[in-house]
Formats: sequence, structure tokens, C-alpha cells
Amino acid sequence: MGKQMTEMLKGTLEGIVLAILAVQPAYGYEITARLRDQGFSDIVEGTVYALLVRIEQRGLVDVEKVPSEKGPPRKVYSLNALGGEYLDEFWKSWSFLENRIGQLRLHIERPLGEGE
Amino acid sequence: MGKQMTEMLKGTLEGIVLAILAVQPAYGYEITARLRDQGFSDIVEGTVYALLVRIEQRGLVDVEKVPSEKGPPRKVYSLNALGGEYLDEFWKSWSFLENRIGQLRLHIERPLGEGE
DNA sequence: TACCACTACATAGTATCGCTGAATAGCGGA
DNA sequence: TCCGCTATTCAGCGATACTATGTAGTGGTA
Repeated sequence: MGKQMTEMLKGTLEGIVLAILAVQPAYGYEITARLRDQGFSDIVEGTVYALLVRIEQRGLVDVEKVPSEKGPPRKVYSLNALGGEYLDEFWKSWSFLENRIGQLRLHIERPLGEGE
Repeated sequence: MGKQMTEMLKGTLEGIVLAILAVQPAYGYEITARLRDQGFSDIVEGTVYALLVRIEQRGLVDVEKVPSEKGPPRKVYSLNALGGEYLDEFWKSWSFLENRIGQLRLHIERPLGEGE
């Protein structure tokens, strides 16, 4: 999508990937492909791999090398306990933002509602 | 809130401010206070002023200087036509993201639901 | 007068994040 | 041999929010 989406993904893409890993472990190339299938058409490998390096360095995921029949070995990431806590906080932050913006949207679509 | 919120606000804060201005014109100090009242406790003047400079330079808002009884003159910002279009695109991007993440959340809270 | 608090705006510097573009590596088919 | 697909890595860039500080106007108070 556009430039707005790029900026909007900052912070949320990390949560999205952690959420994907919470469902089941996955490796970078797979995550990228899944994101693109789900409509994030502009997200390319470089973006995802850099994100995976970050969350690995922060200790949010465990990594296991798994050989592939079709190419170099895969680095399979799985969410660990710390990553789970981090994901919980992500959901809290996201819910807060979602509620605030939802409120704002109501005010705009019917600005005659309240005095404040 | 925390560091996650800081990153999440990138991109969305601009939309939030545009949405506030869509309800009614406002000046920087006022917007900052309103955001803080609404729970964005870490957002300070500097952040908002820098954002206002950006959206003014992009021609998304009209500006009017209005004298104040309590301090320096206020710069009152109001959303113009271009800003309205930009806000519409923000809502589209936001809705997309909201839907995607909502889907993801369902998969996590009941990961036994579907085969894919 | 001198000081402080509140209002109001501005800005230089920093950190983080996602994107661009390229390189590297393994495997199989034309 | 060359190409395409799989799979990972990295240097450099642009955009954004935060930190910290400075400037300015008004009014209250000791």
C-alpha cells in the first residue's frame, strides 16, 4: 500500500510477527510469504529478516536451524515465555490505540453528538 | 505508556491529529493537552509541534494566528480539502490494519479453529 | 523589582523502525 | 551453463516520535 501504511506498520509489524509465531513456529521466508498473501503486498524479505534479528537479540524468540530440501537451512523461530509477555503488552497497547481511534472516528462521523 | 506505544504511534499520531482537526480547528498547545487527557500521557509539546509543522508544509491544514489573553498568539490549525482526502486514506489504511490484526487475534485466542 | 507559574511555540539531536537494493548460498531444470 | 526458486544477510536511506532546551507573553506574589 502507500507511505501511510509504511509508517503505521512501525511497531505493529513486530506485534504481527510475534502473533504469527504464537500460532506456530515459522521461518523468515515463510513469514514473508504469508504476510504478502494476507494483503501486506509491499513487505519484502529484508524487512522481515531485520525484524527477526531484533526480536532474537531481545530474547523474545527461540531459534532452531532446520535443513531444507529446496535451499539453504531454515531458521525456525518460536515464541518463548518472554516473547509471550511482550506479545501480551502489545495487545494491551494495540487495544488502547484501537479504542482511542475508534472513539475519534465516532466523533467525526457524528460530530453533533456531545458537547465535548 | 511504553516503548511499544511510541513505535505504534508512528504514522497513527498524524491520523489522530488530523481526525481531531476534522472535528474542529485547534492549536498546538490545546491538542497536546487534549491528547494527554485522553490517555496519551507521554505525548509532549515538541512531538505535536513538529507534527503540525509537517502537515502544514504538506498543505493538509490551513493556519490562522489568533491572539491569546494568556500568552503568545495561538496558531489555530483547521483541516482543508487536501487534508480531508489524506484523512480518508488514513481511515482506509487503519481499517485494513485493524481487520488484519483482528483476524490474527482470533487465530491466537482459538488456534484450533481452522486448518489454515 | 525580582521571581515564579502557566500559556504557547520552536528546534537541534537521538533512537527506532520499515524500505531499498544488493549480495550470498543451495538446489533443480532447460 | 544459465536461470529460477528457496533462504538468509547487510549497508544505507527516509520518516517519525522522544528528549531537552530555549524563547516569549501574561499575571500573581513577596
